[in-house]
Amino acid sequence: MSITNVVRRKRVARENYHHGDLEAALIDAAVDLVRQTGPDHLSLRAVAEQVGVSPSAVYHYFPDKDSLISGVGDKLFIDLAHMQREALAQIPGVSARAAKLRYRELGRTYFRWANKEPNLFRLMFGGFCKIEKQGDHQGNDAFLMLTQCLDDLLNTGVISKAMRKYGELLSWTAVQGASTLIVEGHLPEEVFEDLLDGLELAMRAGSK
Amino acid sequence: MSITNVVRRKRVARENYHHGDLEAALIDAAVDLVRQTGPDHLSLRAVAEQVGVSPSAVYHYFPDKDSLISGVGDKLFIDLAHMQREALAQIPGVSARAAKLRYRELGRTYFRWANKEPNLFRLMFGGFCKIEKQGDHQGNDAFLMLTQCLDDLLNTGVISKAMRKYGELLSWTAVQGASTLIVEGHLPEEVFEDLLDGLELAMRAGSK
DNA sequence: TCGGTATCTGAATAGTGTTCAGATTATGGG
DNA sequence: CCCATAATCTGAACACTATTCAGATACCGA
Repeated sequence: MSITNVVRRKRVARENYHHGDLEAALIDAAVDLVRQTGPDHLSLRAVAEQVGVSPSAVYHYFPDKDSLISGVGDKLFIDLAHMQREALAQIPGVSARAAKLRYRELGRTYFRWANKEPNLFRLMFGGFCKIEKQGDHQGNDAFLMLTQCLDDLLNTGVISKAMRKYGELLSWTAVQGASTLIVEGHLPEEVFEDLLDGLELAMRAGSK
Repeated sequence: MSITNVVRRKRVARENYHHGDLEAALIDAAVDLVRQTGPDHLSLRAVAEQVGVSPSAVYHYFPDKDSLISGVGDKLFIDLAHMQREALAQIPGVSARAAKLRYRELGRTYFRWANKEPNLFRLMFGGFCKIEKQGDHQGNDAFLMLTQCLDDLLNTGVISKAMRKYGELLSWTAVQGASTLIVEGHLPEEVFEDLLDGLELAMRAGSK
């Protein structure tokens, strides 16, 4: 369906007929509106209007409004992973110092994403998007990056062998929780750096 | 008009009249409906109908639907703190063992609450309720309980002085994040006990 | 008992998600 | 090249929603 759309894209759009890929245009518009209004308060009709299409046209690409929102979530997870990958790429090196910086920057990128766009963060983790594979944290791009960072920390002697086992779990949950609690106003923004300090210290616990 | 007519009207009206506890009745009904439908998909009219009152009656107690939802959130936070207090009360004693059990049970209660009622958890931390005092984690009931637990752990030598400083921050964020990630299907339910193990080990890091 | 006030109703308005018959456009087969 | 067919989108309709407001009702104090 979307493949034929891409192929057809070389033919230029007619006035009333929508060029190539309406599905992506709808998601982009939805991202824009969710950022302003929040995942609740999103209007399917407003999305259609922003793209310049009738409300019923949406139903050729998404069975209902919730599926459209879920599609937005899929895109956002990809965007976040992409942003994290770029952040890591800017800190090369195999030293302990570089490994530490990468680890912290991975968490910061996650948090900055949440803090800059609270409504998009709420869409991702507020039960709006259906996760297909339950508990598929392995194979996840962001999870693999975290694993790599933790391995580097272990190999450079920054963290203990005993804590390495809990590395992904503790880091991911703490950063996720801090993002939520700060975004929702339960904790002040400044504590995030403290949390990174605490995590780094915590990961040295136990026998080497 | 006849006497019987007047009497009947009075009787019917009295049954429909709520006498000031309508506010609480509305919130209770809203809790019930949110549990089933989620914080989005809540219908103000359905809440009113469940209580047996007209939709416009709601507006005498809440300026709009969002405020009603926010009121639900306030109640849920109180309920959660109450549940945690009860959980702690069932584990008395000043030993290291008791302190550990209390610490873990505090986290478990938080997680069980989230896992048993995902939609209520989403309402609490999904941007649906307006937090009045930004970053007012001190003075919070649940926070005080956590502080007490951590002090007990320190005094019984279970955790290090160096990590005590990060105790509330690391514990709260990790448990919060784990609850979210498990509820939303990014992590399997079983890892929560692993997280408690990891937290307990982590809190021993650094100098005593 | 009366008057005022808090409480609730009924109707109306504007906006929502969703469905569906049909109009429009592009594509593939002859 | 043309035409049938499929894909794409529109317009109108339906049931439902939040919200407002004038007015009816029940309660309470004097």
